[in-house]
Amino acid sequence: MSSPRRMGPENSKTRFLLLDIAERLMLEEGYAAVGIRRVAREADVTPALIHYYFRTLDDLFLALIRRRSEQELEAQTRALESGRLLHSLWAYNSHPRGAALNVEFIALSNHRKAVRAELVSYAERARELQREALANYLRARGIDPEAIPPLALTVLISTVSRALTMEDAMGLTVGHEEALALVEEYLQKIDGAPAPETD
Amino acid sequence: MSSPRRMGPENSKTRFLLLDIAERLMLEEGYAAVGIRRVAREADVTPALIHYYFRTLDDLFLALIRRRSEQELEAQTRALESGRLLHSLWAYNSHPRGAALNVEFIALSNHRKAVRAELVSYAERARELQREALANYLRARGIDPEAIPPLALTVLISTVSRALTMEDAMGLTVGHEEALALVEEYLQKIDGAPAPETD
DNA sequence: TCCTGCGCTAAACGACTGTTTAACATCCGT
DNA sequence: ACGGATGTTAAACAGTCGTTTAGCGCAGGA
Repeated sequence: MSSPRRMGPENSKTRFLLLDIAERLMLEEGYAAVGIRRVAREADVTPALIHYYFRTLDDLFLALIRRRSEQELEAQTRALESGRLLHSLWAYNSHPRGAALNVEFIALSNHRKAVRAELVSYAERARELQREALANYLRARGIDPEAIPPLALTVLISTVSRALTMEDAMGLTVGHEEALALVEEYLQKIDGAPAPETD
Repeated sequence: MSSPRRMGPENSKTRFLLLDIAERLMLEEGYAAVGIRRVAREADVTPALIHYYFRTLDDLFLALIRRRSEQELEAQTRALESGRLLHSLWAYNSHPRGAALNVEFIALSNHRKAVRAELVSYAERARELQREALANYLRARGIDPEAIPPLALTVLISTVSRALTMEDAMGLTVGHEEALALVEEYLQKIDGAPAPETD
């Protein structure tokens, strides 16, 4: 009967390579640089091969987001085990690579609704994990969750750290020093003093 | 001698129309949708006419950013006259249109360096104006500018409000309520209680 | 009336895009 | 050694794109 189009397996080495290239292009030249033919050229491969692994360009983007999301959720889980949780969350959301990719994905999601749905779903999962960890963390320190709701902290820490990272990346740093000082002061009120140097 | 290519004037009605269309496209479909031919089609006009007003596609983008920047600086100047400055700044940066365009421009600036320079220059001017207004505002209220540096406030307010607006636009609202409450509490500490209803 | 300049277009150049269809080469299990 | 699956390609279809060159039609001033 209908042989519904042959497709490469999800765990293929080549498939990974293609995703790596797509991610690199997205970072270096923006999402508009990511296309079937461009990725193919960069991988020294034919456009048709891209379609062998990803039915369509949208599928490529979705696969890219999914891979990224899982990597990030895993890394975040590690970050949530830190003894100074707020600082750890701040640092985690300040990785330039992640912040830059986020901007691209958001812009991309403006006209690819499948992408948007995937992005939101990931963000919601991440936020829930952070909420849970923060709730435990605050409780253990005897802080009233009514005065400082974990979800609010999650949102504020991630948005501010990501925004600053992004601005840094584009060479806009006015006021960062002052903002960082204010934030640090606040984080320390909850996390306590920094751990002593271990040299 | 060399007649260096005829060009339309900067104050032309048509030119404005073209910029309007480009801006609309950017909002609705992302920056990748903005192109010579697409704008021309949308304006029911020939591609050549776009080149008559904008030497190149990059020039179109630059003109778009400049117009936007000037509009925003003007609107911001009005916002800075408010009696409750922090709330006013928060509201000003929460306009969906501005926030969405910002994301697009930032993504665009990833591979158009002229765009990036223009963006940063605008942001720096805006930040300086806010710094000045905030410094006066805080001084008038007897608040120590060492404890709460105006620049830090500028950065935090604009990044958080923009981020929340952007998340709203894409349907991600987890934790917004809680974050807003926390922010509002903080803003009120400085701005004072909200003005009584005038009905 | 003629002329100049302005707003705009027609037509083409060369290059790029996503996608499909058919088929080639190679390796594996039988 | 043969048959089938796997990874990959060649070639084409039907679009899109930015840009340039030459020239049209019509206004206002001389």
